[in-house]
Amino acid sequence: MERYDPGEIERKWQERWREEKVFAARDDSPKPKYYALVEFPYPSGDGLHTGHVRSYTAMDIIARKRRMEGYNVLYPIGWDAFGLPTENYAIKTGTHPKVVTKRNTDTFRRQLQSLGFSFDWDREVNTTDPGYYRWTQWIFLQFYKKGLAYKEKMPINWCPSCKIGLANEEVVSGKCERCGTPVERREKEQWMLAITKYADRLLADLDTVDYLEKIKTQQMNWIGRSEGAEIDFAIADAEGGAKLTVFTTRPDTLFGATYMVIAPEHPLMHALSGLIENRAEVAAYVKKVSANTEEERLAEGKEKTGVELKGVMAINPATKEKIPVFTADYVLASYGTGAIMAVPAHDERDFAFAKKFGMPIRQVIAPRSADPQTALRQEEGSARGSGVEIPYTGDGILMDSGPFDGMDSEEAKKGIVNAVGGRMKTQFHLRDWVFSRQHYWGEPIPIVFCEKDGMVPVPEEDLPVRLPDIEKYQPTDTGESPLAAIGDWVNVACPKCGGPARRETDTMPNWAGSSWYFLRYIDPRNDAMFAAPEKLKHWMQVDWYNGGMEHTTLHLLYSRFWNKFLYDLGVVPVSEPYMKRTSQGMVLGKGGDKMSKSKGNVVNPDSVVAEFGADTLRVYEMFMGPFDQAIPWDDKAIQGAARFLERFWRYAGDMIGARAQAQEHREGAAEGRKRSLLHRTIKKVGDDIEAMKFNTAISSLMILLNELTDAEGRSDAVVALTDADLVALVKILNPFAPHMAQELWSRMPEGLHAGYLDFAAWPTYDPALAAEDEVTLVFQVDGRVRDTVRVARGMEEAAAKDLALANGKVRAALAGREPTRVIWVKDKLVNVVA
RNA sequence: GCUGGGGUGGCGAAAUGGCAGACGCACCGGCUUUAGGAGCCGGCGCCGCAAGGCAUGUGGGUUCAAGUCCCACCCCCAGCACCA
Repeated sequence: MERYDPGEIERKWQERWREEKVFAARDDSPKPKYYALVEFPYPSGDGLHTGHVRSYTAMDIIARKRRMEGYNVLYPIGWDAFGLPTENYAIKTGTHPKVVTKRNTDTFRRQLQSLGFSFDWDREVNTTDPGYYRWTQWIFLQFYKKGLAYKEKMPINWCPSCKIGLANEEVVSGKCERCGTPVERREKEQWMLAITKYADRLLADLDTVDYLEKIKTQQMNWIGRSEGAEIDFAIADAEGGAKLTVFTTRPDTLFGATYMVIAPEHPLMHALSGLIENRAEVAAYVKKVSANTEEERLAEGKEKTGVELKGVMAINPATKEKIPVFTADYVLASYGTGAIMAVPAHDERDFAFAKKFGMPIRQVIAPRSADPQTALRQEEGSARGSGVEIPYTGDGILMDSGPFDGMDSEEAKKGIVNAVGGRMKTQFHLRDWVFSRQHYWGEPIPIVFCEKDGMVPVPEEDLPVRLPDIEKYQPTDTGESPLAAIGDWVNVACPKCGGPARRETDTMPNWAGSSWYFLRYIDPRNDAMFAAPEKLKHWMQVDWYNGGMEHTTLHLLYSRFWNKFLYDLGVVPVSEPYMKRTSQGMVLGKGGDKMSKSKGNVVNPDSVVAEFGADTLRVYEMFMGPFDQAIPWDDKAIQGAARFLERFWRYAGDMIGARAQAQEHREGAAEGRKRSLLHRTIKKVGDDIEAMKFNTAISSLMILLNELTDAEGRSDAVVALTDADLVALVKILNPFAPHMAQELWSRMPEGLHAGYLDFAAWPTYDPALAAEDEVTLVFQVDGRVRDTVRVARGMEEAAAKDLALANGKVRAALAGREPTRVIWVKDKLVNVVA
C-alpha cells in the first residue's frame, strides 16, 4: 500500500462528486426526505474561517450518515452577500460591490469544495442576485399589504461612524454592534416590521420545537413577556380630565403607590405644561437627559436622577390620595406606557428614588411567615426601629390596603384592578423591527411615493426593483441613502396614476435575505414564485439547523417571524421553520483569544488543507473538544488527527491488499474481543453522532484502531476482521473522513462495494457481539478498591462474593475483621463492609 | 442583579451513583535511522524507595460507594439588564 497522499485522493473524489452531482437532492425521490441546514456564510474578503469549518463539518457528518441510512438528503449552501463590509470595501477602492461579491464567493466556493462538504451545489443561492431579492421584495410587499410594514417617524439609534440607523438588536450596551461607536438618537422616518404582532406565537411555539435549552431561553428573554395591568391615575385639577396610565406587574401593591414617574419623552409632558410651576427646571432636565446617549445613561449607573413636576398631582385610585408626579430617566418611554406608579416599599428602583427625594415609603405587603426574607426584615426592623429598610419585592399578604387586607398577592391583583377600573395586560420587551437602512448594498424597498396617491407599492410583476449601478457608495451625512442622488432611478411614473413619483431610497437591513433563504433552497430557480407549494410541502420543515450562538436571538427570531407570516398567507406549509436547532462553540485562536487579524492568530483553512488534507482538518475540528464549547486552536494537536488517519489508512489498506492476493479468507477468524469492540464502536459512533458528541465518537474510533493494530494482533492482522467487519470499519469512518473512506471503499475487492460509499447502508451492530464476554470485577473493602479480577460475564452473586472473600488483598485489608455486609453489583463490583 | 452553561493532570478533555483522568497533544525513556524527522514499543495526576496515602473550585450532607445526588458559598464564560 502506498503512502497516504490526501492531496491526490481528495482532489479526485471532490471532482467526481461535483461532476456526477452525487449530492444533488432529488425532489421526486421515493426515499424519506431529510433537510439539513447550516447558516450560509457572509462572503467576506477574509475567506473561510475555521468556525465555518466546524459548523459545516458537523452537519456534513449528519448529512452523510442520513444518506447512508436511506434518506434523500437536502444539504444546501449559498451566500448572504449584502452587507456593510463589502460596501465599505467598495467605498474605499471604488470597486463595485457586485465585483467584490463575485470574487469573494468564488473564493468561498473553492474553499468549501476543498473540504469535501456534501453540499448540493445546484441549489446555490445568493441574496444579492436580482432573481433572489426579487422574492425578498415580494415578501416585503406582502407585509405591506397586510399592514405589517409601515413607515413611522421615530427616534432611532444612529451610528455616526457607519452613518446608519440600527435596530435595537444591533445596539450592544449603547454602542454600535459593528464598530463600537457610541450610538446617538435621531428622529427619522423608518420602515418598520410589526414583529410584535407575532410576539405571543413566537414565544408559545417554542414549545413545539427541539432547540437547545439555552437557545430557547435566549429567545424567551428577548421576547420578554410580562403579565400585568394598566391602571389610570387621574390628574388633579387638570382640564378635560387628563390622566396618566401606568403599566404594572404588581397591581396588588397599588395602596403603596406614593408618587408617580413619567418618562422625560412622554407625550403628556406637553399636555401638563400648563400645570407645571417649575417649567424651566423641568425643561432643563428633559434637555439634559435626551442629549445623553444610552452609553452615558449607563455610565451614571443606578444613581437615580429626576425632577418633581411641581403643581401636578395625581390621584391614587385606590387610596384617593393626591400624590406627586416626577419625571425621571429611569422610566423608559419605550416600555409599557412610559409612566409608572412608584411603590418604594416593594420595588428596588422606586425605593432608591424615594430615599433620595424623601418620598414616603408605605409597606402594603407582608411576607408570608415561611418566606426567607421575613426573618431578615424583622431583625433589621428591631435593630433600626420601625420603618422599611429594604424593599420587599416578593409576594405576600396584603396590609394597609383597605378591603383587601389579609388577601394573598396573587388573588388581590385581579380584585384591585377591577375595583379601580384597570385592565389586565400583557407587555413584551420585543419592539417592532426597524427595517430601513440608508445604504447602497441592500435590497431596494419596493415602494414609490406619488404626489397624488401617496405611498404606492411597486406592482409584483415589476419586481425586482433592481439596484442601479452608481459611482459613489458613500452614505450621506444627512442620513439619506446614496440612491437618493440617482435621479434617473429615483424619479419614476406612479404605478397607479402614471404621474410623477419618487422611489423609496432606503434599502433593507442585511437580515432580510437570510430571513427566508431556507425556503429558496427548496426551489432556487423558480421565477414564477419564491418556491413551488408542492416542493415546500415535500421538504419543509428543516429537520436540523446548526449555526452560531451569535445568531440565536436575531436571525432565528426574524426568520421564524417571516416563516410564520408566510404560513399565515398560506404559502408555506409549516408554522415553525426549524424542527431542531443546535449551536457550535467558537474556534478561538491559540491561547484562547478570539481569532482576529489584529491579533495575528487567524488560522486559514487553506494552509491546513495544504499541509494535512481536508480529512485531517475535519477530524481535528471534530475531535478538539465538545462541539458546543469554545475551544482554542492548537496547531500541535492537529498532528493527532493526522497520525490517526495515516494509521487507519495503513491498516485498512493492508487488509484490503491482503484480500486481493489471498486465495482464501479465514472468515470469522477475528478474536472475539476485537469483533466485540468493533460492534460496540459501531453503536457508539452512531449514538455519538446523533448527540453531536463528535469528540468521543472519534476517540472510540481511535481506541478501536489501537486495539486492531496492537503488537499482539499484528502477526494475524490480515485475518483479524471478516469482510463484513472491514466494510463496517470503513463505513463508520466515512462521515468524518469521507475522502479516505471513499478511496478505501473503491479499492475493496469485487463484490464488497458498489457505487458511492455515501449510499451504502450504515452498518448495524450486533448486540450479541457487542456484549463483552469477560468483565473486570472490582473488589472493595469499605468502599476502597483493593483488587480487580477478570471474570466471565454474568457471574452470579454467590460466586462473586466467594471469590472476593477468598481474595488475598481483600483478606489483608480486612485484617481479620468480620464482614458486616457484602454489596454485590452484577459484573461490576463486590464491596465488603466490615 | 436575572437567566443559562461551566470549574477534573502541563494542555484539549473522558467518565448510565460503582477502578477518576479513556482518547489526543506535550514531555521522558527505548528500538530504528548517517543525521533530522517520521515510525514503532514503553512511561507519564500529586506525595512516597516501597507498602500505601492524597486527589475532580471551597465547606457541609446523603450513601456500602459521590466528579456525578442534596444544601451553602467562591470563581469563570455567554446572553439579558433602570422592562415597572
